Amino acid sequence: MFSQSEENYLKAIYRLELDLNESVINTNLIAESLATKASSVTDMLKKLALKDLVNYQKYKGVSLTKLGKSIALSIVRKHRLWECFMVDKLNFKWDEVHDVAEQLEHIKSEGLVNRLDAFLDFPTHDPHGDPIPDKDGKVAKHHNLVLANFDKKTVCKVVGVKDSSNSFLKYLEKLQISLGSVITIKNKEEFDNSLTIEMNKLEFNISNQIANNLFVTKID
Amino acid sequence: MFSQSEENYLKAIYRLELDLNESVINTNLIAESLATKASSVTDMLKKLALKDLVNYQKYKGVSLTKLGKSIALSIVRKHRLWECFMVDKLNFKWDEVHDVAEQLEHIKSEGLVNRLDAFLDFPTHDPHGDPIPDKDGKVAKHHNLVLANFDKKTVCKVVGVKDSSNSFLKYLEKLQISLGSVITIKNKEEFDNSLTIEMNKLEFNISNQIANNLFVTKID
DNA sequence: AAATATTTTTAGTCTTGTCTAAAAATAGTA
DNA sequence: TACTATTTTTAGACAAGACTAAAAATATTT
Repeated sequence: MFSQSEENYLKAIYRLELDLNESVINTNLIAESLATKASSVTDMLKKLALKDLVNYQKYKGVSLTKLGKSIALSIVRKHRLWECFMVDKLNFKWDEVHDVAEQLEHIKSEGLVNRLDAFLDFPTHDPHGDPIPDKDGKVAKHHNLVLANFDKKTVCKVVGVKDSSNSFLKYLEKLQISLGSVITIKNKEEFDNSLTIEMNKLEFNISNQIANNLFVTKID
Repeated sequence: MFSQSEENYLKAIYRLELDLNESVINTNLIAESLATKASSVTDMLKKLALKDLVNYQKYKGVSLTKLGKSIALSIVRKHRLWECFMVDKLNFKWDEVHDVAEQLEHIKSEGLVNRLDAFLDFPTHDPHGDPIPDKDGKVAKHHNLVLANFDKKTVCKVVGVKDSSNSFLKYLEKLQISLGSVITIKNKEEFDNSLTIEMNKLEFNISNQIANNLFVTKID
């Protein structure tokens, strides 16, 4: 089995590979994303390499091995399933579940995760719209179209958030925008790319920055 | 906050105080119950004393302070609520939940436990019949009558197990005895104190050892 | 009460994961 | 290309929690 710390490093590397769309990640990036020091990262990378979880060469950065990636995926899977549980069953809000899920994702029990998965009815996406890897580590493709990509008169449904920071989630809460909200673009302002949208028969304005962080799918 | 290790020590001391009905616990007992060495226990007791979690005097044993006890109770509370969750919602069996609950009990989030509690409808006892401390640390009195205490013709309901070892739980499973089972004592054998019982219209024999480990309440 | 046995504590070591400070390698620039 | 800046690694230290072996305190026997 792997330690919580090792799991966190694997997860961080996985996220960086995905976010930056690069297969080799350097030390400083990992350090930053884990709020730790580069020297600590180097230490850990050596250990992970010994356990065949990463490919690591001094000064050359790291990448996950197949094994490492599968561990990372299982952590992500657990994280997102627990988030679903908390939001769907325990009535937590979007922005309240991340920190606790960071703890729950390290619980070691194949059986527990899989039964939780079944209990939640095999959700494919977590409450932020991020895809949940299945038992075999298969991940649905991530949403890639944001509200800002569309034009006047488009009707679409919110399927996720790009930025899942607390402040953004809280703001969405205030605007009553949540997963599944149906939005019609009434107007697009040339000057600042802000949008006038209609939602629940209400019409209001949102900035381009918001529109750029809302994943949606077009409804025809 | 307290470390997982510290929490485990507090829980062990709490359990020993309860089981032995003594207020002062000695080092070796704790070591044994945590499968660790006496020297490690001494080390930890010093740390716990510094944090005002236990009253500790060299060579004189320990007891929990008010604070220490409240932490211990909160761990027990979490442990038992998670067991309920796994059995009631995820369809685990009695004997499958203990080890995972040992991990889950260390998740730090007031909100999570309390919402879980509500989600489960504020259960008062876990799947083994042990009482669940409430938010304020109040614990229902533990069951204290076992099947072996009763005589011929008594009708009673299983409300818990005294021995919650895997082997015992598995055996009960095989006999189809579970929490809530209604048992009628048909006969009591003088020689070995074994019982002939009726359950679900079936009649069979159980040893005194079993009858001694089944908490029941009489139904009149 | 003295001798022996048991329990508990101390002293010193180890591992994991972190840190700082300094050295080494790589990258960027004049 | 040589010099500078940045990144990465090494070396050495530290805290938490555990361990072994030995010493000290307490209990038990004779």
